[in-house]
Amino acid sequence: MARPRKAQELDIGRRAVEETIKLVAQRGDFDVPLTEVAQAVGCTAPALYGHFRNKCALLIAMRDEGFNRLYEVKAAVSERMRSDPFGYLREGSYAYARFALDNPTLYRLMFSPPPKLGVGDDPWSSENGRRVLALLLNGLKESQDRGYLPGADLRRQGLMFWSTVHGAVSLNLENQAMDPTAKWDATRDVIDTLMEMIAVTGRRNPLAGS
Amino acid sequence: MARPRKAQELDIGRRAVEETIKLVAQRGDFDVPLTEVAQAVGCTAPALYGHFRNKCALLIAMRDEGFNRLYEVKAAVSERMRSDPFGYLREGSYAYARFALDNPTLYRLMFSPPPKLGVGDDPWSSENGRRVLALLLNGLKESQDRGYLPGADLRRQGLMFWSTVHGAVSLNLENQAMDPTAKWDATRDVIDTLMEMIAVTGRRNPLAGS
DNA sequence: CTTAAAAGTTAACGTCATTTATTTATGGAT
DNA sequence: ATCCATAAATAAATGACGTTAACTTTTAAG
Repeated sequence: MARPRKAQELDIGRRAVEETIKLVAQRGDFDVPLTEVAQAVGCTAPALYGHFRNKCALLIAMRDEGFNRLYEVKAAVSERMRSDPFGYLREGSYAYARFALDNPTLYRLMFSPPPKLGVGDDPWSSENGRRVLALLLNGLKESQDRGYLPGADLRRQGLMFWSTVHGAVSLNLENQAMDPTAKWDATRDVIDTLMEMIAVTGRRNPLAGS
Repeated sequence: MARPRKAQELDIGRRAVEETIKLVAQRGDFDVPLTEVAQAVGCTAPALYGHFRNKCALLIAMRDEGFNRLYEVKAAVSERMRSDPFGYLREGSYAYARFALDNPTLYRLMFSPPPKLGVGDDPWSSENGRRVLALLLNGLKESQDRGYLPGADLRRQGLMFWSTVHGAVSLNLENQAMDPTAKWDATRDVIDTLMEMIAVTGRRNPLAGS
């Protein structure tokens, strides 16, 4: 047989990304054979080339989808914590860490992509990456309005903040010797340590809520 | 020809690691063909299997050598700064960042190894990794003796410290859009921000030197 | 000398990514 | 209704690599 019936008109592009994310997750490695992706989608490997220039393009699409999902998660927390910006800094970081620990391989693809992919940019230079950073900067700004980090350069603080959270996640992610709970505890502990340092800056400030 | 003369008794094991580090560096990717490694060493690909179980074993050896070199660098700085522990925290971090930015691919292999390698441990669970962490913890401890971070849990601070520096390095490393100077400036800025937060903890403390 | 182990080499195999050549449904024009 | 050009897959072919198998030759011991 060649071209299948119109019945199964299921956009291969989207399904490929979706299935690849699953396969990559269960395999724990983004080095997944294209034939397996094709099989999961329900087509043959060369068929994928009609939707992606090559395997790298598929992985890049998957990476973008990762930033999409991360943004969705963080945006939801931001919405929920609208009235408590300092609390958002903590809860947003928790959510970020949880996303990373729940999707370790996807997270690695997002932040440590193999050079093959040719994505030689900051995570925040993509649209969704930028929006994730914007959420953080906004949280910092509103926290500052309430007395934390008085006089601090927010972009500078933001990059340090992200560095710390990303670093903690990144260091704990690979460790197969830790069970999920231990990874989470260790990561949260770093976040808490960071939050405490920031909390101190607002402690003696009359504006700080806590 | 088969077995070469005893004259060229050049330990293939070490040379392979050495040459792989070079190749990986100039290629910007640790996905280097085994035949190229062999050629650089001066033998054929299958010959490498007499010294490494497989390609992963070679990469693991290379990773260990990376931790070796990182430790050497940090130990030298520690030695030089023996009288100024707080200064060591900064200079040691600078040295760490410089090592990472100078050896981006090796650093990625050390801290974001492909799961294939099966190194599912903390960086600091290897001997040299542990020693790098020990240098940091020692710097923190002596800084605390001089009035910084009063009452703080040092292991906790240490992990946050490493997370921040590693995170900053890690985020800036991939960015091919930045020239080396810009990467260095951005990374150093994060380190400086962190150091300033720590400096504050000692500012009003009579013991703190600065 | 003989010979067995050591250490390579060449040749062969298997797994993938990717390309080429074919096949067949689809939708509009006659 | 029928025919045809195009779109979209498929099957078969290619090529790069990691790895293993089957020889070959140096080395060192008896």
